[in-house]
Amino acid sequence: MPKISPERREERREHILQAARLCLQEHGLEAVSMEMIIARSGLSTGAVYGYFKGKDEIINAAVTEGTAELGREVAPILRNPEPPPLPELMRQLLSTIEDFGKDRNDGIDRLLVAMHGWSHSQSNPELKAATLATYRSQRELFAETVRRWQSAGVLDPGADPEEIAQLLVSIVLGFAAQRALTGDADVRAHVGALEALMCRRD
Amino acid sequence: MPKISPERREERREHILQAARLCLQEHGLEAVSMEMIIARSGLSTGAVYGYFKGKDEIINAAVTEGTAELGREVAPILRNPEPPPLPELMRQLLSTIEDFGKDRNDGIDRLLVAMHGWSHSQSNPELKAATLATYRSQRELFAETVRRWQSAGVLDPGADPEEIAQLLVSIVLGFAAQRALTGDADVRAHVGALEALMCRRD
DNA sequence: TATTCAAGAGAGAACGTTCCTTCTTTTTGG
DNA sequence: CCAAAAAGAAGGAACGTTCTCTCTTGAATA
Repeated sequence: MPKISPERREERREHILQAARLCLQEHGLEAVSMEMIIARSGLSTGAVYGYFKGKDEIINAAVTEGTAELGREVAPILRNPEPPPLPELMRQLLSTIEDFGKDRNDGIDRLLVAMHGWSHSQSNPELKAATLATYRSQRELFAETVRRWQSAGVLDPGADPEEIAQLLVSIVLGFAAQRALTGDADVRAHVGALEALMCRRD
Repeated sequence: MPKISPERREERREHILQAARLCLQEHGLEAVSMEMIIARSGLSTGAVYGYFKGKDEIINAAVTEGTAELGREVAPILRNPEPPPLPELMRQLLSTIEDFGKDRNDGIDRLLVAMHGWSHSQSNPELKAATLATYRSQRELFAETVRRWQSAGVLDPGADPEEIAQLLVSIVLGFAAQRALTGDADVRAHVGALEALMCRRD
């Protein structure tokens, strides 16, 4: 029985998802079509439908798994038992996220793909649920880091870790958005601004 | 000649855009169709096409003009010659943005619509240009506020206003994104977090 | 003032296209 | 040699747009 090996199957599946991500970031969410993804993947219609039930499942997986990869990439930074001060932590986070695509040399900007996912998740309950879970767990990681700061005495113990975590998540998401919108959001500016604000004079 | 009055024409045009925004926030960018918008508007196909050249022009105008409205709404806060400290300023900004839809009672969450626009602008050059201009001018308004802080001596004069403006824009955009994604991002948390971070102990 | 008329404005059916999916045929590999 | 896998043509629905017909409106006319 000429069944393809599980490894090869997984490889092909990921190949299709990469094609979908390329289409997503090149043509945008509403312009992406099955024909596009199929052409980009180099496979045939039948082949692609052998791996996914339909378009929604592809877009869904492309976004969800791409975001999960990003999450896995930054997790070590947020789990650091002795987290650096906020500006340095943010520098580590943002540059890790920014370099993720470049390091892999796959030409995919996962931040851009994630942002399309934000839009898509509004109309796709499954994606919405997956996205919600991902970002909530990220926020919890942030909150734990905040608690470590408090333990170390570098932050007011009376502050609410959940609130600060929420703000930090906003900064990361906003960085992604501003980058996509203006093209010139950069890590150094964000880090510099945090340093300046935290050392204010009044 | 039975021409409709310019006022009534503008009214109808805005009515169509409102219908488009409702469809956008209810069904998401990729699921929204002409049929939907037309049905929601209560007009006929021919009528709608008398006001707009096509779908792209409607989506474009719905997002661009909605964002412009938001911009106009927050402008006074950013032009305040004696801006309050950052946490209070951010409180004014975020709650103004958040309440904008509710105040109008039109059931439209312009933050959500704007976020769909972020995605759409990636594939629509005209929208991208309009969006870029809007957010850049917002950033400049932020930068001017930062300079006022510096003049008033509440912020390090050596800090770069452009960098801080970039961070503040990220916080606002991130607030919008997190709100759409998790549904529980809230103004008080963001303000509280800013207060806590700016009064840190180290 | 009542009537007529021409053109703007609206309605909705219809058209051609695009798109997602399925189905049949061909190839491949153990 | 056989079944799994891929290929690619074909089907059927949905979508954006156009086109024609009807209605409305306001001014010109008697």
